[in-house]
Amino acid sequence: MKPTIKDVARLAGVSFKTVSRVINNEPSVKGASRSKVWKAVKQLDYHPNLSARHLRGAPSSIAFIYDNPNSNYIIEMQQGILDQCRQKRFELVIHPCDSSSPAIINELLQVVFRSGVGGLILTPPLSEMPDVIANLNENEIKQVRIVSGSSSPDDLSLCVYVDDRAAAFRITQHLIDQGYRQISFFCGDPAHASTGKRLQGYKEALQANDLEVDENLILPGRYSFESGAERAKLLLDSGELPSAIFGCNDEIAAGAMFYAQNHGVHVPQQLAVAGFEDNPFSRHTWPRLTTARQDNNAIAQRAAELLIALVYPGRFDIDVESGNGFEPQLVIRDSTATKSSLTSASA
Amino acid sequence: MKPTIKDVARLAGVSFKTVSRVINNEPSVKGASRSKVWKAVKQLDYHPNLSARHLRGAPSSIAFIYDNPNSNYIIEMQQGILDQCRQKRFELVIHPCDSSSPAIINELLQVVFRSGVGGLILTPPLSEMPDVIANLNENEIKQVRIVSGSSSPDDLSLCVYVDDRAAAFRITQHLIDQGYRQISFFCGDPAHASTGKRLQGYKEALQANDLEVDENLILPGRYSFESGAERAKLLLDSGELPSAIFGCNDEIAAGAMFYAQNHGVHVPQQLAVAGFEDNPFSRHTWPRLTTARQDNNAIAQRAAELLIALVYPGRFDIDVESGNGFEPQLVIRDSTATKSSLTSASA
DNA sequence: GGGCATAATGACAACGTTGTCTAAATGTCT
DNA sequence: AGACATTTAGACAACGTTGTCATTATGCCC
Repeated sequence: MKPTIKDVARLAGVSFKTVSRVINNEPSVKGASRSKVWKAVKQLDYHPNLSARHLRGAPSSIAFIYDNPNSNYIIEMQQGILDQCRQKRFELVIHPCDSSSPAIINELLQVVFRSGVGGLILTPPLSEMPDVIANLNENEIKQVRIVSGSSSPDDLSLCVYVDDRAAAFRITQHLIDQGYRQISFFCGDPAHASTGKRLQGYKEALQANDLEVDENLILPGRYSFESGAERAKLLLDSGELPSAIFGCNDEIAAGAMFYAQNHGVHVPQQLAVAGFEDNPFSRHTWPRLTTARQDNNAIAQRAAELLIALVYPGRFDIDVESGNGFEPQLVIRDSTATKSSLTSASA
Repeated sequence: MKPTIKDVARLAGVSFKTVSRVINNEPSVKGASRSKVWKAVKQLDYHPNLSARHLRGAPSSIAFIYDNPNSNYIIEMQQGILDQCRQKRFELVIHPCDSSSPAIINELLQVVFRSGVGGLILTPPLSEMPDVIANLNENEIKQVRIVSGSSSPDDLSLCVYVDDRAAAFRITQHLIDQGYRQISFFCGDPAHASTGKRLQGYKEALQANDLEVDENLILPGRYSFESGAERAKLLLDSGELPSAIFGCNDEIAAGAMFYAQNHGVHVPQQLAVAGFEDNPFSRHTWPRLTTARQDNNAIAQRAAELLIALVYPGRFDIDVESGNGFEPQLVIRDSTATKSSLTSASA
């Protein structure tokens, strides 16, 4: 069956305690023993038994906490975290939850308490709820947060940050470059910091191009298809159609496009639409949606790497300070084409 | 900290071994001791330490194996399995994989070997690969498969089956009831049994209504948006447009709808389209897609329940024979409306 | 080379559970 | 009531690891 630490010890000709020391990168082991042990480890393909480690007190797992209706985002994140866990021989506990529940803090404490995870990976909106973070810190629960921003928002915990502002700037700039001037912004859920950051990028791009920011074109909303459709209805009913709509995510953009086309407005001929997120369905809308894509796998891997380094300080030598920023990339598709580029594209 | 079995024993006034027996539903414990122990367990909110159990040899986790591009399906399944695991105090190991990899069998053996799970939950297409199943059986690896069908396809392992044939029959019947006669069927991936079952349901519905099965209207393909669009192109180019298309899943249907509308064919006025699966985006297409919805959470919960019962025979008294069949429900939306119902709906 | 600090190693217990074996309690039959 | 079978309960070891402490080897100084 599976080799144990004692099998390795026998093969290497040392005590099993020495093997333990080598495995865990502890000091005070002679170079000679060290290499003998590693050789035996490789030869037997030995991996420590996580249950035994855990039983003895050392956490051997981390938890991925999510509360997000976007299943594609979750799957990509989960995949990245799993990749990193497999590499570092950690187990992953998955915990979907409802961040609006009043008992959410207690629920998270229970996860740590019961499954004995070494720390939590938090995604928005949970990662951006100050009281949740504060409470976790009070209870000395280790965490890595994935948040919207270009740098760590605070010193409360280690963060991986996604520069939504910069990406929103690029999308807006793209719309302007395509010749669209009156650009409406459909906000997402105000509880998500990403909404604010994307709005900020949008405004900055307008200003950088000497275009006026018209507050009447900035519509509040939620991160949903329905929200996009409703806001589009508001615009259409008002009679003043802008030349483009920048939806805070793909669902909003798709909803807006849906409503507009359903009411005789052609996209992009009469109205350009851009989204954000590169949800798979954004390739399946008609026309296909211009959007911004973030590398969720890389983001998740980095978050997991940081958390594991946090759980075992000194065990892995990782620079936790730099390399935590990510920037979504522009994905140009048909929904923001100009008339000239459109004819050549639909050939 | 967490209460242990000894705390419970002390409170109940018995030896910790007796507590162990009660917890594990073993015989030969007097009713009196039994109730004393349960009372103490409740009072302390005691739950067995999974690592210790596992270390001692008893599996305390199951694995969810998936290879499926449909993230919504996976998330729903995962949620259902997690619900059941939480109830039964099992841990879940998540293992995404590539079923087309030649080393897939070895990979699955590794999962069992390394993480010590008690069994596997397999989804299509893996659950329908005879050589994979046979190999798992040879290695005495417990499994529950989620498959397409109306009864267990074989005696190789316990299955949860989804009656795609019946649901496809209903969708086809709905199209016929709406007045559509020339119905084209766009097949999904031939490796998935669901494709065959859905095709069968389609044919049976036609026959039940004395309509001829026209093999020229049955187009092979894959489970993708692109496949649907390509097949729609074939039909349009041929010049013989049917009155309706039944896509083997929502992506195919959406792709077909996309292409048709992109080329001046109005849905559903000139062409009705129905899908299968109730992917969230099917509510966001234009028009919204008629489809069939299966209760993935319930299906997954049942699969997990069966597997856990299999891992611990006799521990939980569950009837593993009945209640394993599920039938997707018809979801009627705009893409299959008749002209009359359409005008009233779009008001 | 003796004395001493320090580096390197090993023996042992402990984590919380379950399997095995043994002992005590209870029931049943003559 | 005594003999025996059976039910119920407990003592102990074991799972594979790491922390603590004790021991041995090594290096250094005078």
